[in-house]
Amino acid sequence: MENLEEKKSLNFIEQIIEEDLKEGLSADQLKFRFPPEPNGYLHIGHAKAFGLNFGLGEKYNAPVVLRFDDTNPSKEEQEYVDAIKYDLSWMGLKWAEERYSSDYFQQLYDWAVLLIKKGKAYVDSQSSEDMAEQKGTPTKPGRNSPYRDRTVEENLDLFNKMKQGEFKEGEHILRAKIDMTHVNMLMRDPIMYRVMHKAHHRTGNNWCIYPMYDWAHGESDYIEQISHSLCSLEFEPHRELYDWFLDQVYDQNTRPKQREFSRLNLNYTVMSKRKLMQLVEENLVGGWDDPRMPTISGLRRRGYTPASIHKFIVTAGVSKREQVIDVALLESCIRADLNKSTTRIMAVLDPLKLVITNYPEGETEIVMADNNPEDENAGQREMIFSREIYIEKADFIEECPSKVFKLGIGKEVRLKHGYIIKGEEVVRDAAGNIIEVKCSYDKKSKSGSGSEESQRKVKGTLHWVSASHHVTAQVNVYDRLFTVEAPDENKEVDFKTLINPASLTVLNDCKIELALKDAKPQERYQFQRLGYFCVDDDSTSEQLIFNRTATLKDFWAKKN
RNA sequence: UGUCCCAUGGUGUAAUGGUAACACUCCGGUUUUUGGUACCGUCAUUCAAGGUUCGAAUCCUUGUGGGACAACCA
Repeated sequence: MENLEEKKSLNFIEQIIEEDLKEGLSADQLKFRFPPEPNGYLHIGHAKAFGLNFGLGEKYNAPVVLRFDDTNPSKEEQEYVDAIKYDLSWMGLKWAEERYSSDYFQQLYDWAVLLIKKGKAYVDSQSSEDMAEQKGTPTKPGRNSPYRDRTVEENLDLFNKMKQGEFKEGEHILRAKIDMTHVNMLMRDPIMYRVMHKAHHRTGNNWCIYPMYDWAHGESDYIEQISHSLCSLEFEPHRELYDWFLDQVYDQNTRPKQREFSRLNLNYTVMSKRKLMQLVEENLVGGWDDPRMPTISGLRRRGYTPASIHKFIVTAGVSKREQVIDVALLESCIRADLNKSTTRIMAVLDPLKLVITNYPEGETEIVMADNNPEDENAGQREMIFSREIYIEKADFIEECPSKVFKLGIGKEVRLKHGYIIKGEEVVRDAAGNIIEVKCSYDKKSKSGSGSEESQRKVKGTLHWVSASHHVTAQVNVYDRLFTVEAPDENKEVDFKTLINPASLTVLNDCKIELALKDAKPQERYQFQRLGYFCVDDDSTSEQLIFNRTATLKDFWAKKN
């Protein structure tokens, strides 16, 4: 009843929309679009764009068009279309229409003919070198092409022949006739069409002329009646041309408005499609979906949830400043999500055998483990405790200082959900390596028994798994892909030389609690005290494979 | 030797002329059968200098710093 709704601050795009609404744009005219080029996989940088557009669609209850910007058949493929759609669906996004710039090739052609007739476009027949030379520089005006004043009839004829395939690539192009001395270089008679004798993934061989971005994009927005066309900052100078092209065909329908926001960058990774493509093609990673990649598919395989990615981009915000966001924010988003939702599991990645000498041989017992202390409805599960168990090698230090939360000779520690044990003796192999530790246990200290002994305070609680009741699995331990914050900062240094050699460590003898023996790909768990892990897509019941999504926060590890 | 965009703690984002807030990071502390979680605390007179105003992060001017602009790419 009362309007107690807090005033949430609007980002600058939302402010523009609110203003447009105030000035007469009706709410049912609002329409947005997400226009990926199908020449690569979606990455976390794109997430900002689709998050913004679909977010606005949701906020204003307006349709969002998924439009593939497929005007360049030499780079674009169906594989990418499929991957992009899969990623967006996985993110839970629903588009009102699925469109392709190539759907509009005929309309775009007809409009181009109209421009020729109006004397606003002409066919140029020079080499690209000559044209580039005439174009001038940002500080020097350009010069007119010798073909600039061809007659309308000649232009119409030539353009038609371009379309009919009578020319080779590069022989002729269609240009808008604007102003070769314009201060904005994009306005110096920009190219509208080039000849390309290439099959297109949708239109096949129907066309051998293809429209350029500037010509196709704004007009596509207009055809679809997009109200706000949001793109990244580097398109800012294109706006003037966007508006000029729109002026040529505008007929009182909703006029799209281009506005620009900054791209999202992440530290310790690279974000350009070209560089990501290099990593894939040179086999420096396992593919576009390698869990170290900042792609949506990589994050998915790494164990990130759609909710965590969404939270991340919302937290990052929208502005016009070049942002380099700390991966720590991404990690904090996935931890926050997984902390609430994942079942806690005992997993020993680097096993050390422990023999509890005063525990009866051949005997086992069941202990109860909480599934998730953050979720009171998560319940409990059974674990088997026995005389021989594994703990993490790093959790045993022969002479362990009392303030360190680990097992040592003569030092007590608690086995989570089990008993309090004390280190008694180390067993070494011929080379002197510790291969086993003999311990004793306090029979009365069983967790959950309520006994006085069970409630003793001991420095340290370890995770463990029974030596004869577990599954052996492979665990891929991932770390950041690059050793430096900005791998592509220095143009003298090849970013590929900065790859973190420890970005992937494969562990093959990991002992996992029996509860996970039938774990399926994409399932996520917290391995107690270690971090969050998910089942890899290649995992089978014969060979379980887990990927480390993120570590737990660990102040102790940081200090050491 | 131009035009345009940007400038708030380590990183982001807010404050829309009324006295700098939130998240992450960092560092300290409390609780804890995860060195997790939760909770508490520390960290900026807003790039600079002028101006307008009772009052400026916010408006104006000039600097300074960063970015964009010359692909038959998008």
